[in-house]
Amino acid sequence: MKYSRHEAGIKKFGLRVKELRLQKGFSEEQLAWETGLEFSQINRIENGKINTSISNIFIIAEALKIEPQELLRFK
Amino acid sequence: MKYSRHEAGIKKFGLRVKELRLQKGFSEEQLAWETGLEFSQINRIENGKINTSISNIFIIAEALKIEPQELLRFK
DNA sequence: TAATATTATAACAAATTTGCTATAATATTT
DNA sequence: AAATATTATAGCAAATTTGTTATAATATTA
Repeated sequence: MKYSRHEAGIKKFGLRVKELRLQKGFSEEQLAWETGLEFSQINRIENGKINTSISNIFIIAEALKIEPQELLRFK
Repeated sequence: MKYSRHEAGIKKFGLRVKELRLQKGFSEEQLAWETGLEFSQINRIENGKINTSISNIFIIAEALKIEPQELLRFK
């Protein structure tokens, strides 16, 4: 059973979340509160520790008041 | 312990995958082969049964030769 | 119609994420 | 420096996804 992860994508996504969160002037804790997710989750996501779900893309996008696709827009 | 899922987003994402897959003229099985994912996974994703990972967004995007953000572009 | 391809669904163990909590490390402010 | 805020990290049980395989249902083609 080979569980495969696109590590590069996971990292890029995490950094993008961080980037957009900072643009809004949110702390990780604030984003956690806004999303209803745990602070530890936000941290793990931003640091590319976990391969989070598309569900959380929508949830984070709503908290940051941006379109979901913004979270996948890389320079 | 409340595991929360953005059901609407999950559904929309699945339909978007299906839409883009059909645009490329792929069957679910072909997409499974191209991505290296199981056919059952593709099916579960397209039908919104599971809240799949961002990793799979990158993997599916590569198989369909599109940008990841395309998978989150909704009409 | 019959044959074939495609899609839907199910069950199971293993792997991973998540919520939850706590603590350490680092940065920022007073 | 001290106090405070923010970030990083860890462990655990529970929930969910994933790979794997199999079968039924539906559509498409000969």
